[in-house]
Amino acid sequence: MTSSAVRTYHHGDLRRALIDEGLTLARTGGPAAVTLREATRAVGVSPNAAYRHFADRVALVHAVAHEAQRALADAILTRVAATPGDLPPRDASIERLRRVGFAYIAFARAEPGWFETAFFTQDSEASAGIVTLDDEIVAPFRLLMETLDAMVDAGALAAGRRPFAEWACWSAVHGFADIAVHGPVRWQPAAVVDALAAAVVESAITGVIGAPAPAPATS
Amino acid sequence: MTSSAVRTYHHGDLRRALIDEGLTLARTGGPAAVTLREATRAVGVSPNAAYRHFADRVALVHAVAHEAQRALADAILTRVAATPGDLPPRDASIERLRRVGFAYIAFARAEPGWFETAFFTQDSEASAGIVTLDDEIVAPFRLLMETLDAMVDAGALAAGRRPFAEWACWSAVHGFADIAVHGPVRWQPAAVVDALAAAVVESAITGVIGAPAPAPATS
DNA sequence: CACTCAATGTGGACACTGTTCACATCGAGA
DNA sequence: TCTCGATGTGAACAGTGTCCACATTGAGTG
Repeated sequence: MTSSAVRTYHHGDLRRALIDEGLTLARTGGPAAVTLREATRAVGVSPNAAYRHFADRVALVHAVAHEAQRALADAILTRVAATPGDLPPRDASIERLRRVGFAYIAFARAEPGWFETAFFTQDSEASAGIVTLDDEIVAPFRLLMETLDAMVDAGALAAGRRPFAEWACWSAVHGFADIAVHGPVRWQPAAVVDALAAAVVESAITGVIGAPAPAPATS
Repeated sequence: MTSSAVRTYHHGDLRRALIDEGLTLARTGGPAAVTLREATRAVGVSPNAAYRHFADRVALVHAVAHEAQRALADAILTRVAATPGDLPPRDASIERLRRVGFAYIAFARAEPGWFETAFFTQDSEASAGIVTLDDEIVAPFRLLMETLDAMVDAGALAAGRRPFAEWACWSAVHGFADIAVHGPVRWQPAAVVDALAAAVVESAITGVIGAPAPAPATS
């Protein structure tokens, strides 16, 4: 119906078309908005056609979620790639970590629907089998791991502090992103959110790296 | 129908009964499971009766969410109250912050349905008016603020580091809780999650307080 | 005491969703 | 040329939120 191809009984690549339409729906309405009937309707196909490509509605949402994760990873990569090249290696590796965090938060704020969808979790009866961590590891998380490893190599992070650092960083940044989208922060003016985000990211880095020693208050 | 009261046309406190049933539903199925028809059916009343007490399904879920927040706050209070009394005030104030974090995470893991419900956000057409932060501030967050203020009083946290500290702490703990419930961590054995939680909380505290100075790696 | 009437609960209907069953149509390969 | 698996269709069912008109109640008023 669209483009040059004449409308035929067989669609060509319906799976791809449904995922794309799902992305459009998720963008404004989150995972709840990606509905089978709406997606098939937009593509110009009967509702049941979707069942030839996805077991469930949930299966479709998962496919869309995977794309959303990729979009998030792209956003991070872009921002990290723009790191100034004139920094000493040690500072550069820290700056890259900072950028991972900012990009993560910026993506959540700019595309809340996709962000929410990327974290959609609902086991669709099919995942009864044991799922290892490797199967599920998401692209953005892998980027964070690499960044932290690079910090160790650059001497910015003591090797002894490396374990668990990914969880501390991810938790802080993900938590703020969630709060900025769903929580009380969501009504704050953008400038305020920017300041909070900066404080959170800096605090997370301090917590992982180890901080400038505070002057202990003598009571 | 239940208890001693004979079944009458007018239900004594239907609003209360619906919220209670909503809590039961949310406990196992999250906010999506609290449905008007199911709740009214369980209470033994026609579906439309709910509309005399709630504008929307969303309004009911919000009421349930409020209760869930209170449950979370209770869990935190209980754990903080059990702080050993024989610590010096400074250490005690830090220990209390640690306990806020652990209680938050423990609640999310023990009652994932309620935890998810507590953070349910969906503006039900009614919230067109400007909502200030004070209106929306949730009980658990207030507890965190008080704990941090107490740390300043006890000399455990430099006054200059107090601003924004609540966001850094909340972000880290909330983010980990979310990941532990929805993210890749959810399939890990409980002992592993415990260790990760401890690392995240400690890192958050370090990030806020300021850490023991790391030995800078000399390349 | 009888009566009114606002509050509360009911029944029926509509639009929308996911999902299943039997059937229709295509197109690649024998 | 013909078959047959892959793909798309139609009709149907159960379940949901929500609106409408109507029924019932009980507290307060004359």
